[in-house]
Amino acid sequence: MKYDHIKQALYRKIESGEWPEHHPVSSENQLAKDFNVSRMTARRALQELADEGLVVRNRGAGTFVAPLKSQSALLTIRNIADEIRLRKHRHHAVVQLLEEVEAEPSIATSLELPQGTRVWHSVITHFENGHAVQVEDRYVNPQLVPDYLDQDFTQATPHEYLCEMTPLTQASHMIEAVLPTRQQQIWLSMSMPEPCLQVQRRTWSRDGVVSHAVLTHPGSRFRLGGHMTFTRRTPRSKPQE
Amino acid sequence: MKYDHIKQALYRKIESGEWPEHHPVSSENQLAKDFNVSRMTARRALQELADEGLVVRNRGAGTFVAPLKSQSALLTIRNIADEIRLRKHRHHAVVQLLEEVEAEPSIATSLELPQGTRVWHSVITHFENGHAVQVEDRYVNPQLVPDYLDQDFTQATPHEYLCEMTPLTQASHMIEAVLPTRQQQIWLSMSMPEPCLQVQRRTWSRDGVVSHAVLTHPGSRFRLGGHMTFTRRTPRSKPQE
DNA sequence: ACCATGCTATTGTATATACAACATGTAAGC
DNA sequence: GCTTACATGTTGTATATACAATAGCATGGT
Repeated sequence: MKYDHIKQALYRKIESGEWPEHHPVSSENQLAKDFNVSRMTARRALQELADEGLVVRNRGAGTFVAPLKSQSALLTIRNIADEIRLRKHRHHAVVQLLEEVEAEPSIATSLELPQGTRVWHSVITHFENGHAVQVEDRYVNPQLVPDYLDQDFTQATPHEYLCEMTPLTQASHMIEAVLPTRQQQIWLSMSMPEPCLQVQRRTWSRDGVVSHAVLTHPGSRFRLGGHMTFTRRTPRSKPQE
Repeated sequence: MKYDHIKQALYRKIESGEWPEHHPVSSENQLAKDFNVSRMTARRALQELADEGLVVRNRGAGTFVAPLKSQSALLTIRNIADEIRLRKHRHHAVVQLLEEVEAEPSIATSLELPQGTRVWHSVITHFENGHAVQVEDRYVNPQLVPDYLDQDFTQATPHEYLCEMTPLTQASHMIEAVLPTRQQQIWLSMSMPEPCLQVQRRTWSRDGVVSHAVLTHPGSRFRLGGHMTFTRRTPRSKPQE
């Protein structure tokens, strides 16, 4: 594969630091001559490096090593049941509440519904090998998911159900450390209050906000792991909008 | 742009759900005929959709709508100083400790150094508009960053300094909720113990582990925000390896 | 000094062609 | 029935060519 050969060569120059940020990269024609390939092949190598964010291309000007974007890392948030099964542990869930309630103002706002709308509400405790590791307190938009209350959430988690029912398009997360409320302590079978990692998640479908969930995990039994590779500051062209 | 026209058309089919997961996509030749373009142009449209993860291509078999990958989200972890400046707030830092110490066994292991090696150690409190929002307790590999102790970390944060000095290649993070130690409470000017969000970060350069940092944030004054878009289950070809 | 013009290098788009590598279904042979 | 061989369709790689769009520089006119 000739184009890959060129990519590797450029890769080495950039990763070794021999070519620092903004250093010009040989042009398509130059690479074609140097590696004895056609311009289209050289072009492909540069194009793929640009897609990967290692270089920035500029019509009329040339190709340059992309500036480092050091200050951001990506962390993966998984579905709790998946995470537990991934560890080859046993997962089971207990449905503490599954009801229709009048949305509090903050919840109504979060779901982008009028004040006082009645919404679905569920509270489910998730267990890993018999220990409570998450209480999932969730409010759901009844217009988008009418049959929510009829589900058996000991089988599939609400998140899995929502993924199936509506084409989820986006989600936002917020993580903080809190002390659990008395009620949360009960749901988590905690005898003493201990710091908890709390994830707030809002999910969207094309038609609006689907759900607002508060996931509370005892600090002693839950960690959020992540891994990151430093990337470069290329504006990845968004697929659409 | 003809190739973009084709992309848009396919995009609509997929996003609307008209073509569900695993549904076959017209072949390059078919698209070329349908849109009255050359195969190379049709190919580009399919290739870019594959790069974006919307379709999966299979030599000899065809192109298919990619399966949804619902259960993972990406969270962004930023440098604290950047985050504060992004909010247009005032950031300043106080160096509590900057010293050479003998690495404890766990630290030595984490830095992949022999037991008992002497390493650099710094403790810095970060303030946002005068309020302590993070205490950064960091151990640094002295072989990779010999001049660490001579820096003025009230100007540039250690993370920024390390990014400049060594080409950081990877990092791993772990997040948990904890109660701060008495010493951490002092560094954070906390009168009462309150739950803290603790991020443990290890950073690598090509030559090994550069640093191990424990970042502790008072739960009442810190949140980790993230945003996610649901993607599809395409194995993005890693740049190298 | 300043501005306009045009030249050149570079990347972007589009096409035509050839062959390689692979998957899958079909037909032939046993 | 089973396996093998082949034909066909598909994606992957590589090349040659043409023209468009842009950036940057140089030249020359005012």
